[in-house]
Amino acid sequence: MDVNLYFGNKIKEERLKQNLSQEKLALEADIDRTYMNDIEKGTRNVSLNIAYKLSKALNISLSNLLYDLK
Amino acid sequence: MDVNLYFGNKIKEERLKQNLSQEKLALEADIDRTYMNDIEKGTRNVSLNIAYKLSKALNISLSNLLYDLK
DNA sequence: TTATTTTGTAGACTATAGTCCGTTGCACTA
DNA sequence: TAGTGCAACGGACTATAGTCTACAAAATAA
Repeated sequence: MDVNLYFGNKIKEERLKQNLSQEKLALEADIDRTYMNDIEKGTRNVSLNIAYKLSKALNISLSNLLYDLK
Repeated sequence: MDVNLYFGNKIKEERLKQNLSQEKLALEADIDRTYMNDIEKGTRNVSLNIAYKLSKALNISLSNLLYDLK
């Protein structure tokens, strides 16, 4: 299982649930707007630090975001 | 909470539980031995991919490893 | 003690994470 | 149609992840 593809899909899913644009979420997490797009596509190998920032911005624990990763 | 410091401590804790040397675990996870040392110190911002490899090598889900991260 | 295994550290290097500029196309609304 | 908001993409750039070699310092065992 591709961890970055999994993570990108999960982030997108949760972002849409909360009716946020990529840009809004990127702002909240203090990361670049275009990088946010790449992350959701799963084409980038994000660091724990970035993953953590995104989990904070979404108010979901990182553990929870990764729960279905096998 | 520093995510990399947390992760480093957690990895070390689980590695010791399983009586593995840094080198053995690094070999299992297919990462560099000296990098393994840096990770445990928490001085490196590891990628999801590396974190995932380590979780596999330890037979613990990544979600589980990050469970206590707040 | 001596020998062996493990950890810590430094420095030089390559690959890639992450930023920042811009542009394009699509959907919706005035 | 014009106009606004959003997703997707490109390219150039800087910062840093991750490798590798080598050696020193502990630790454990003999």
